[in-house]
Amino acid sequence: MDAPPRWLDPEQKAAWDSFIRMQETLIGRLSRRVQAESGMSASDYIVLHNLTERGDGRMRFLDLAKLVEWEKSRMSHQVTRMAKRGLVAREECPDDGRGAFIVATPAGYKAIEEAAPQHVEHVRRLFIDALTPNQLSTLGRISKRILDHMEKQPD
Amino acid sequence: MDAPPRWLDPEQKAAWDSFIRMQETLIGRLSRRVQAESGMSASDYIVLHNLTERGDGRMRFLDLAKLVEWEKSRMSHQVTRMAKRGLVAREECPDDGRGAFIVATPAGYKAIEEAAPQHVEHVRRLFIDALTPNQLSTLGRISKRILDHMEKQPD
DNA sequence: ACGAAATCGTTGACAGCTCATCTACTGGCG
DNA sequence: CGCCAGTAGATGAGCTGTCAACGATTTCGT
Repeated sequence: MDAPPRWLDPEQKAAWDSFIRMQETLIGRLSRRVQAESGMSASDYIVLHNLTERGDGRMRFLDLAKLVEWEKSRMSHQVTRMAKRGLVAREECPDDGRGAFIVATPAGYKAIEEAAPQHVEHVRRLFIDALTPNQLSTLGRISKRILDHMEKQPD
Repeated sequence: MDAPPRWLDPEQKAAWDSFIRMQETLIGRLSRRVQAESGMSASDYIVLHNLTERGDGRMRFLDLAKLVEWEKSRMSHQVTRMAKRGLVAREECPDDGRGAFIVATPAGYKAIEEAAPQHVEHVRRLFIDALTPNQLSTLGRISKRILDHMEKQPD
């Protein structure tokens, strides 16, 4: 045990560093934009987007949490804050006494409908437009591949 | 003005979604690992890594902040927390009365030296090993390209 | 040399995330 | 029925990140 660390070779390290910096810069800029332009946090945006995109803006708490792949505690805090700001509301679930529905309020719909087009523009401007269609689809395939690989890995 | 939103077409959206999910899952797992195995937060790791990698574990505050591309306020809070835990120390700068040096303590060195090999293993396991060398270098090139593109874009 | 502007870094308030713990309800099994 | 395991979700403490404002020093123009 305690084998010598297998450091990354220079090409691997270069690729990793570029990826990390790119991803951090991109996400950082996008979330600051959403925040500045809509007054919503990036998390608010994600929740409303997923809640309203398909369906009727109404979802079981844990279904929503699974959809966006968040821990339930994170979602619970998030919903509390958003409820405080009037973007969503909690509703009791008749079928299951423990359960709760999360519902987008009219203000929530308004917020996401105003924010979404701007957000798409920024995604285009910073990300999509940087690449040829081919590169974009390559990046998509590679991402999917990493994702599939991670699913097979512990933790 | 108020042109109709130009939504992403299905291939674009698929690529974007995969990328986002991949990146979130990957970063999330890596930082939980660092946290669990070394007791350091991902931010602690980044700071110590960059502070000790080249040079003598001693850097001007803003140089360090620029190196890791953080806002100075974030760095300041981070350094305060790390100093409290004994990982780094602040030192006055003789040349510039406003300035400060950040120095890695022996405990800081110990922490990063223990954590780094484990971290590399996780990067390999979750990321590098998912791809062929070709795919990895392609991802590196694409990342770099996005990065360069963003630098030319406002904010 | 002197005042204005720029630079270096800190601080406080507040929103967000994680982890552990807790309550309430359901559902299964004897 | 009655107990017990599992599920749904909330909560509190503590750490992290952001934004705006601030104090201290240096630099630059005149």
